Amino acid sequence: MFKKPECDDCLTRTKSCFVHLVNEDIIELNENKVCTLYKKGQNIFYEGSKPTGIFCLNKGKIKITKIGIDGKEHIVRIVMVGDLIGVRALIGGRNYASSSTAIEDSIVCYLNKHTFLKFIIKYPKMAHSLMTFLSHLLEESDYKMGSLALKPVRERLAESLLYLNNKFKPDFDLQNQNIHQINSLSREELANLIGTATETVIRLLSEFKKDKLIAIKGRKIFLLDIPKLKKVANIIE
Amino acid sequence: MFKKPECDDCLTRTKSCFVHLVNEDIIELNENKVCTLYKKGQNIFYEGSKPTGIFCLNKGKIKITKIGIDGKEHIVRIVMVGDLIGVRALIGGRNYASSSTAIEDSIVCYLNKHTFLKFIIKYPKMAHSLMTFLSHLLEESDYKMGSLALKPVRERLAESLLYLNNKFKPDFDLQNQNIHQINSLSREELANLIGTATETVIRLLSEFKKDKLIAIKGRKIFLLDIPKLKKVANIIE
DNA sequence: TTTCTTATATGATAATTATCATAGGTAGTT
DNA sequence: AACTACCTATGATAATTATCATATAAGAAA
Repeated sequence: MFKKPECDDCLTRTKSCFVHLVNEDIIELNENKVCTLYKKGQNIFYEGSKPTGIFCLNKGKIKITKIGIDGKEHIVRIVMVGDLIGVRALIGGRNYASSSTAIEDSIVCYLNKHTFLKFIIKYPKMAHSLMTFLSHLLEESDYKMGSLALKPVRERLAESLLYLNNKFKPDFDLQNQNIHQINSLSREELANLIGTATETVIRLLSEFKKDKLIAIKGRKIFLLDIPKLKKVANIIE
Repeated sequence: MFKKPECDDCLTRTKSCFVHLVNEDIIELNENKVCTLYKKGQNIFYEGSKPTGIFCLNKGKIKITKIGIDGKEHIVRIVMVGDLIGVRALIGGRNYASSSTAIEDSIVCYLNKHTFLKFIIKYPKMAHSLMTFLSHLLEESDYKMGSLALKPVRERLAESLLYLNNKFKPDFDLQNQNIHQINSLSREELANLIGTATETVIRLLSEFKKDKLIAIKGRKIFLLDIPKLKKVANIIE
């Protein structure tokens, strides 16, 4: 079991579009939401199904995936604490175009469509937050698309390590540690994230290790030389 | 020269988020907009620059592109008549992440940020339209990303031909023609759209031609067998 | 039309990446 | 602890795709 999060003192809420709610609406949000603990590997929703509300990630990590004809998986994005899941489908009035799966034990809060839309209409600022949120998702998707189209696997892998490190940083900063570690994704998932084969990822990681860019301990990957990784990733700043 | 389009009877406007405007606001829109004719190949804005307003495509076709380190171009999407351009950057408060270039002679209307944001605040429905618009862009980007990650070039090419044919259909339907023709993109642009080399596209098109899937007349590509193309593209419906 | 430039086409070859096979580790379970 | 299942690792090989070279054709301009 797990402790159901309370909206009024939820840090996650204050980072999301629900930050604009006040007083009784926070209470309504809290009363209407349904929180669920998804164990690692469990699905939140499936590609092709119809959204009935939206999800907010309170704890853990979620992968958003598409499945190809031959059953191969592509990870569209990784969802971090505070992000909403399923906005695009609900707002766009479409079925889910991808599935979502917990890659760590995760607490996910669900809010029904009716209440969500009511809040959007009542709070214009919430609509603006959602536009901004969608804009950022689009920017990330277009960036990733560009990498897939323009960069070879080696560069994409270095890029994804840096990207994940940035995403996961808050986890470590909370513990006041200065480590750069990636451990939530298997090699296969890393491959599915950058659109290549598992063996190719493993091989390239071995090379990165030989070149002292990273260290490997089991499934854990430690980033040792971030500047050099950026060079390998062909990232200019 | 060209005739400046008038907003009040503009079909393009009624397909966009500006459909919600009424009376004096339509007049204000009309008076504030600046329309420009971009000849084929001319740029509307550049990756990295700061948006000062939004653009609406009244006539023609625009490509949205990113440039890789080595100068290679990737076409993120093709913009059709009635679509807004630059929404993501303006709403997200970011610089342009991609450039835009006319691939046909195009008339583009520009509206300054101030007036645009004023309208969004005045018309909540316009905000909702924009959310829906962003949602659709995101769905398309995620779909394209999935194709790049999961599908080999051959499938992506067949897919893009079908995609472009659907996009360009209205052009022909207006003339009551039942032809399926793609002629606005060069082979190089087709390659940049699907993330491969120009020669690879040319080779695969030759194969498609040999297999009677398409016919080729100069730069023009005619789709002869759409069902078979769908099979090649691995599209299920 | 003729010329000039650019795009398309095709072959040869190299580089990248995927697939198949198999061995060795790791972590979870009884 | 020992068993089991799965994940990581590495080699060998095949398939895909890119690059370079060059010929031909198409379209733009004089």
